[in-house]
Amino acid sequence: MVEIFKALAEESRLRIISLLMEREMCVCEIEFCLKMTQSNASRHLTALKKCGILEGYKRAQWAYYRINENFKRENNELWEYLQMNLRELSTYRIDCRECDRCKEKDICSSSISPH
Amino acid sequence: MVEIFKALAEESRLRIISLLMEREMCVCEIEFCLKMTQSNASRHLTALKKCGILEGYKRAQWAYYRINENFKRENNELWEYLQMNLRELSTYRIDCRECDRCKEKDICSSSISPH
DNA sequence: ATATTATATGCGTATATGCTCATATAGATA
DNA sequence: TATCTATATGAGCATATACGCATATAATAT
Repeated sequence: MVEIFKALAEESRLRIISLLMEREMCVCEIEFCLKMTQSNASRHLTALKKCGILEGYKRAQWAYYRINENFKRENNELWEYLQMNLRELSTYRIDCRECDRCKEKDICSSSISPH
Repeated sequence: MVEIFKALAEESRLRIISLLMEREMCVCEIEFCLKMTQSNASRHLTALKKCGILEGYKRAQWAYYRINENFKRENNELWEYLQMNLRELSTYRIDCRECDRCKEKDICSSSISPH
């Protein structure tokens, strides 16, 4: 329980969770949306995964992360609270816009499979 | 929101909250129940008050703390989550026993008004 | 007035945490 | 094979946090 709160006690990680409420994302998308370094994004995602809030899988050279379904189920009230309150973060709208932009621009795979 | 999670991201502070779920307490009772130094207890209580989780008042030379009613109301789901999960802390039963003991022993006022 | 009790807080220290830079690793491409 | 791209992680540094000790403050008791 403390571990979960420790993971939630950081602005950037809350913003990451708010993005992943919308859809799963890979590290470089988080990096793009939140304007953070690659290592920073990776570390925060790893931290959120380690305490069970996120789960992840790899496809090709990308690592995708999403909210862990077990976490939602086992921490239902907390998850409800997060869903309601993360949308109230002052950065939420801007972050969502960037999230849309990086989907449009296809920032990850564009250089590999051009379409 | 981050401030609340920061306050919750500490074992001792969670134990304090779990005690205050039962009844309001003064600093020296917390100190007694959780076997921490006076300054430590006072600081943790101050931290929990600063972010709105606790409220406090003073009577005679004692400072009493309790869960802030506004916090319960404004963070309903989180509060439900805490109520359910703090009882699952491995220390919960022991801490509650100490809480009862310090009520019986009247550890605060016994030296002042002997009965 | 003086002493005692409860609480808050300054200070120094040890540890934890977050960040950047550099690098290792793995998959994809040419 | 050699070269990209995406990701993870080690090292070093700066800052934050938790702790204990000592002390200031305020209320109470003698």
